[in-house]
Amino acid sequence: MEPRDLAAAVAALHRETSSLYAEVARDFGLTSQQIQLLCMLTGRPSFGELAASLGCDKTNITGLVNRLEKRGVLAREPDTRDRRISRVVLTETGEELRERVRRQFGAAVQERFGRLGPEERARYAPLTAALGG
Amino acid sequence: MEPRDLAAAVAALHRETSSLYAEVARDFGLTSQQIQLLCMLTGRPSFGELAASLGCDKTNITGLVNRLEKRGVLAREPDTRDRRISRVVLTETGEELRERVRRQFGAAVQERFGRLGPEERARYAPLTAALGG
DNA sequence: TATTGTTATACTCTATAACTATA
DNA sequence: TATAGTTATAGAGTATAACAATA
Repeated sequence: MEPRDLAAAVAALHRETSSLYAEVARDFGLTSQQIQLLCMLTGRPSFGELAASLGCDKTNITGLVNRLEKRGVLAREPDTRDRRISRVVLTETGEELRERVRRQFGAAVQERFGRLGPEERARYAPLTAALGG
Repeated sequence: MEPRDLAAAVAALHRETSSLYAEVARDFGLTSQQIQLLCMLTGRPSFGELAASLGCDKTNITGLVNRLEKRGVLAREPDTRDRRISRVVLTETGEELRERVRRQFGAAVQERFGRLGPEERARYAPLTAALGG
């Protein structure tokens, strides 16, 4: 398996997916990063845990959470034991929004990747082989 | 095939790939967007074609190209027929840099996705099925 | 002393609208 | 009139360094 073919397939899929995120985010008046946070949020993560999950610096989380908090999508909750820690939770509004965002992103992904032609299938073959074989 | 499982697999892969881009870009003192442009650049695209390929607005290309041009990675060339059009070409420095970036990104992708355990393989199964089956 | 979240800073990315020079 | 690239603007994402509160 050629590393570059695999890399090219990964890169192509990444570009396509970025476009889907941008489209869906736009429909909800949010950014790609905001809906990614929204969709992957589970439990009551701390800011540091969130930064690790999203693969970015912790300092970004403050602003990201602030903007979503301002919209009533999520909220800060103090940790019960360690008073340095703030935990992030979805509000009810946030849960409903997440449900709609997930549904639309799911549909967009399904439409884009659900039924590929032979050409695209060949394009992604190195990736399919790596992930599945 | 559940749309959400597929979407979750796509989202997971997208997050992983974003991290790889960020790491590699960092090693070269560039941004993720810059190495993505660098790696997908082929031929002598106009600014508009570049914007379409990258899935962003044309106004972003000006700055993106300016910053890479300042580093000697690429250059503007006037179109021979239509004087409104500028075409983007790699310099020799740019070709060498692209070669190194591609090699490192290829290696990073290979290391990350080349040999997955059964757990991750299951995680990506919906994607493998969609892209390959 | 170490860690958590925050702030200040600087830069990049991003889209919209208005502009210019060409066509 | 229409199109290609640019500029101005505003907002968002990003990392580094320094900080206050807490452990």
